[in-house]
Amino acid sequence: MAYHHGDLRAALLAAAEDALRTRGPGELSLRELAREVGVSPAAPSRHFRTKQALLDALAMEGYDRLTAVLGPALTGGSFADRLNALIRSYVTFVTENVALHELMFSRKHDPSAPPELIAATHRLMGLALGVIEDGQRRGEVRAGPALELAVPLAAVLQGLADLTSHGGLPDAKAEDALRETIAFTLRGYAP
Amino acid sequence: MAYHHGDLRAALLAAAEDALRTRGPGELSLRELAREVGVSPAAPSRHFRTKQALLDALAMEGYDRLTAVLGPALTGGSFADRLNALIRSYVTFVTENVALHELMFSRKHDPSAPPELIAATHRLMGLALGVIEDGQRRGEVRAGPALELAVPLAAVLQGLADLTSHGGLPDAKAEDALRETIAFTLRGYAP
DNA sequence: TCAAAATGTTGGCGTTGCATACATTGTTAT
DNA sequence: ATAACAATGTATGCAACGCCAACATTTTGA
Repeated sequence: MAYHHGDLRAALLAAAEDALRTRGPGELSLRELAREVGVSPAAPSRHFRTKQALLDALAMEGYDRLTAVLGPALTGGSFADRLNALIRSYVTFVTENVALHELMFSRKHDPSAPPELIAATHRLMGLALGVIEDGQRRGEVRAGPALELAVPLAAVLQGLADLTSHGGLPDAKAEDALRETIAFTLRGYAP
Repeated sequence: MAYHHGDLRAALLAAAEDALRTRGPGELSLRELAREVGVSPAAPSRHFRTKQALLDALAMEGYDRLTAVLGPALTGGSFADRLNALIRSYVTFVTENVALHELMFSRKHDPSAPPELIAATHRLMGLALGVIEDGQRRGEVRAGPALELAVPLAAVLQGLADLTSHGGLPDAKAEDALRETIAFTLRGYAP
């Protein structure tokens, strides 16, 4: 039995995300994670000074994965293509990572959140902004201040993700609702 | 000093909401609430069997207040008027009750949430649905299955509230973004 | 009036996050 | 090579928490 774990930090993050999926956030205990990983209760503190720090790191990982997923959706094609890909991949990510997504965005209400997290949300907003600006250059999106125009898109993304992940809609209807929402968004942005 | 408090339940809820405003949710402690109200640590358990039960009750109170605020927005006037009033009053409520709103909607991801809470969210969705259906009757909203059409509205509400309450936008820009989002929504629903 | 229900109190149990002090292993400079 | 040092993990303890069980005090109503 090695005294040193090898890569405790990664192991903790993995265990934490697993716990996040099965149980909710909030039911997540540092001591329990330590137990699962097979390490003493105080060991995690070497890598995460506080429980919140671990959650923040987990959220950052979530942002990285999200932007990675969203990246391909934003290259090439018409505005309609990009919008379609953006919305669909966003919704997919959220439904597949409900608790993680909730963690990422519940944290941003706290002014004491680490700057990296704030930056990550801004970067995400920047993605939406880029899609709008590109659409305007193509003449497929109405003119106007792009930053204001991007707000409804961000809102639709956030809200739609929330609605579908919640599962209030039966699965069959979900696709219809998704399609309708995309069409709705396109109408809103039409020149 | 009276042995019985008189209305502990209400006092606890009030203290809880206050604590929710100042500190976040999660930093909310039953024992501390009991202390603030001037009662023994185990007293709250007579009115809320568990901490979650108290939070749920608080969330229900939030739904009641929200629907009360939204009610006036939904009577009379054109579709544009109703939509405008609905979005604005929703955003106002959320910005004035950030933590409460977060509590209300974070809870709905949990399948073990009490039925009354689930019913409350459905009732809220029903409000949006009503606005759409009325708009259709007036010929001011495009034809189509109202339930699908209502999804983008609910999404915009949820997402916009999230964006503005987070405060990412400077206050001056917030009004512009709000106006733009309302116009965007009207275009999306235009026949 | 007096038994039962409602409401509070006391005390205790197990768990948690965190701080402190100590132990072991890796790394690096001499 | 080895001694100093940093990194990482352990042991222990503390205060607070949620919850439970047993007991006390009121209020209610038959």
